[in-house]
Amino acid sequence: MARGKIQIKRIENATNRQVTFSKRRNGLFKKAQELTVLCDAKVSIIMCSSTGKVQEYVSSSTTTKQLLDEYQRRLKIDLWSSQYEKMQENLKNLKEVNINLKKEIRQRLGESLNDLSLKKLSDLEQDVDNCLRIIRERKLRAISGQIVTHRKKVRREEEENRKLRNGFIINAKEEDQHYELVDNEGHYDSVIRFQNGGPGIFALRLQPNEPLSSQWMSIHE
Amino acid sequence: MARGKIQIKRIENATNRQVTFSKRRNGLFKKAQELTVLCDAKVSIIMCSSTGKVQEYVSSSTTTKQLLDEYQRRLKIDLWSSQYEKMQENLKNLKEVNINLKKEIRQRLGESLNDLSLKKLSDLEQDVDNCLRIIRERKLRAISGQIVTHRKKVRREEEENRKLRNGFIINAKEEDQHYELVDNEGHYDSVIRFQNGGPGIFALRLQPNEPLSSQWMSIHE
DNA sequence: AAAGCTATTATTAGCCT
DNA sequence: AAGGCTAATAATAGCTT
Repeated sequence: MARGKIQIKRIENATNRQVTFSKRRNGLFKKAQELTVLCDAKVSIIMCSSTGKVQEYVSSSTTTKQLLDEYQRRLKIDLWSSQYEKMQENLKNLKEVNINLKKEIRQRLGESLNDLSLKKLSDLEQDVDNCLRIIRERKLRAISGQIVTHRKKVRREEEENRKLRNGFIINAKEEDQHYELVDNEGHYDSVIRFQNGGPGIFALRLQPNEPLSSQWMSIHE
Repeated sequence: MARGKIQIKRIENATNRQVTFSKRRNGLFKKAQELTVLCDAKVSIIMCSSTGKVQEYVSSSTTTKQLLDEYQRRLKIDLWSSQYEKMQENLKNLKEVNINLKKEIRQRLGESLNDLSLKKLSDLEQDVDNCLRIIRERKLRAISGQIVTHRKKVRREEEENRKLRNGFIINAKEEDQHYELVDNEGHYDSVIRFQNGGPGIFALRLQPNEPLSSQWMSIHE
């Protein structure tokens, strides 16, 4: 607009284009700034040059995000709704699944059974019964596993013990041989006492419950 | 810039401000358009006047959303990340809850029990056992409810039946009165027959299971 | 209120450094 | 490539309609 009128069409010379871009961009930003101050407006300019550089202007009274939010609010549009919708759909589905899972758990805890039919109650019963059997089996297996482990441990310790004792007894035998005859004498005494006290107790118990009529007697005579 | 220089500061007169806004906004958009064409650039201008009206310019080669997406991509910023983060956090939590719920259900179905401790197995067993009792109780209640309902129904029908029959008998009585004497005659006959035939039958049945010893007979005499 | 006019200022194309 | 110069064009403030 100086030294000659120009036509508004793409500048083919890259250097000239770049220079013009720089100069006019500054001019645009200056105009935006003046508009901001003079008219108490909020302006956001975002531009992308042909070389791919991004530059922005935003009125000092606001931020790009604030202005874009207001822009979307005012025009009742949502530039990112498609992304949001996907997430929101996802959220909704997950929530629903969650509710159902929780209900199922509650039923398996014995709650919320009121709205189940008799048939479903029966199915649930069988299901839970089956599960209980599986859990018990698993528990038994776990316990027996522990027992086996424990038994092995005990056996190892017994073995250890036995070895130690063997060592001890072999050492002790020669010292304790003179005590053996004294231990056996008391046994003959207790066996003799039982031979007379046994019978005689049973005779006192026999008593008939009802008197028998003489008529019946005669039939037998 | 015409008819006198102006200072760049807020125009206090609202009408003037509005007029200036309108004129300069057009100037800005025109400059943006020229920049777009001359320099092969992409420009987005969004502005908000002091009266709250929102207006925008965007280069014809693109859209506001495209340009904003590119802007965010280039500057590696995400203007809406905080909203996304909230949703994403939400999603993540829900997914986790879901996984745990599913695991709990699987355990209550007798699966995935391998990673449970013996203590937890025991707790689960008691839990499921308890639940089974509750379900059975509920089932019984449901069944007995059905039985009660059914019994009431049967009783109602019996009652109905009885009433119908009574009605029938009352109607029939008058017609059948002359048969009464005949009916009663047979009774005397049957009673008389019993008076002689009675005792003899029992005598044959009486058989003592065991012979009684003479020692007991003497006690009763 | 909105559009047109124009004197005046602002911007800038092409050039030079 | 970046900045300055300036003739020339574009934008527009204040006015009129």
